[in-house]
Amino acid sequence: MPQLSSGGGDDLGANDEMISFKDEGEQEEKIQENAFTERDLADLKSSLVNESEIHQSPSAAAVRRGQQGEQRGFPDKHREHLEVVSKQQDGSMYKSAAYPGYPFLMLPDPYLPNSSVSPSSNKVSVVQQSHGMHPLTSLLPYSNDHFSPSPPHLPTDMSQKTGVPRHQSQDLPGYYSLPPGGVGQISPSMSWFPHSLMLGPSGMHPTGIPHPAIVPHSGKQEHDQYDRGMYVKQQVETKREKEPKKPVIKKPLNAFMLYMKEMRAKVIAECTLKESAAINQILGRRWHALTREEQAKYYELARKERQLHMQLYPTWSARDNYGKKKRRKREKQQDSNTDPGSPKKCRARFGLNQQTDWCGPCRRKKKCIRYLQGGGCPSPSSSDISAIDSPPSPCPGRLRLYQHPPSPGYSPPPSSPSTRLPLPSHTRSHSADKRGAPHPPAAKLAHTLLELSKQTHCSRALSAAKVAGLSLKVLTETQ
DNA sequence: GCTCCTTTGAAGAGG
DNA sequence: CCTCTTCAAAGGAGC
Repeated sequence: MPQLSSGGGDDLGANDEMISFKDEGEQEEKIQENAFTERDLADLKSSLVNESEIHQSPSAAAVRRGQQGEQRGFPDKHREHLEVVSKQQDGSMYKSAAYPGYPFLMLPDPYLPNSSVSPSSNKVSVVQQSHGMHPLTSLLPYSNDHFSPSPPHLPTDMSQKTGVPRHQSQDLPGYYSLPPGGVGQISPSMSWFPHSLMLGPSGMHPTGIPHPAIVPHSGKQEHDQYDRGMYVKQQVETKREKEPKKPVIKKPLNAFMLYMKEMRAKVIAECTLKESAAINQILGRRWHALTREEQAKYYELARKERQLHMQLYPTWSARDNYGKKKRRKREKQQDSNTDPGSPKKCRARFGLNQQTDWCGPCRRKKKCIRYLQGGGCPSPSSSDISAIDSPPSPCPGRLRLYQHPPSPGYSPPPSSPSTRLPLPSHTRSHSADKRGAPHPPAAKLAHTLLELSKQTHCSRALSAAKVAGLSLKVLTETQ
């Protein structure tokens, strides 16, 4: 990460989330404690943002906005683009990238040419995924920093500050047999595939970009394609057939998604869980329990993901994938709310006897956020569960819904929107420091879980909670 | 076979 | 600028 202060070492990464676990008083305390931290993070984000904006291919951003309509002809376009990218980065690709071989730093020792050259003390353990894909596989294409035009202002500091020698790019070819100088002739993303999966030119995606973000249009068989040479098929199909078969370019994974990918197998192994919903709850808690440094690594990886994604698919927009999923949750909720009989406010819905199910604003006699957001009952149970290891949350709704500034007097950390760190989504003003209680006591968690179970109205979520709760024990014991 | 669930974060749309 | 919505992964569960 760019500015991981070597000093305190803390205060980096996501200073976000934890706010959701604090009540307002606590939040304010934390905010004060971390005012400095927030600035640092803001700076960090700023640098990241700037880097992304400045160093993407010259007109990438503009192109992305301006040419979405042209996306449809993207295979050829991308080939062209890749050439451009390759040319652009020819010089720096393996040289002085800010994060030379960054993702490799995330690899477990066995994958490192020299395990002592670890990015930081917070080496992320990597668990092999059941799909035969490395959990960080999606990062591999970005890994060589092909697309990191070695921003001069950026994070050379990362290694400097952490005092950890960076991987030299020379190490990289060893993994993927990529000729240090010849990458420009191959699709940079060839490195995506493990050796055994390296496909010849015939195995290339029609776009020339074998990238995990590209999936067949049909949806579900998203993963295995990489293992089965689907790209060959795709190539044939897409070339011979028309529009409908166009591959779907998926969103780049965000920090948490990357974390999930990596840790899922571990959680499954530890907890013998299979239900993803429960696993994700655990992962969510673990995510919050991560130190900022640890989170920062994922934010950085995610940033790289986005960067490369942007380079590879300059015309792609997240909007492109809208509507790909059948029916939106909200739509359904709103539909159900068109039912005139359905109560909309927490007060009406849950009654005074179940104030624990009220959203925060309702408890404070403010305007009901559930009502505000369309009235759909977010199934308090499910969201309550998400707060499993948190003190009684003022509002069980989705965090972002009640993360409004606690009071008019509340002033967020001095940072412009563009300078907010991975300080995640602007809609979630997690400003409190989660460090306060990184690892909630198991007893507390169990208790909370019990309470949640009692309060639960959604049997499905309840069962998930139970599952999660059972595993919780395991988790907390192993931590 | 499709959709939901569940998590966080990013991006886009709209007010 | 702020809020809201959608999607990204995952795989069992339910219809």
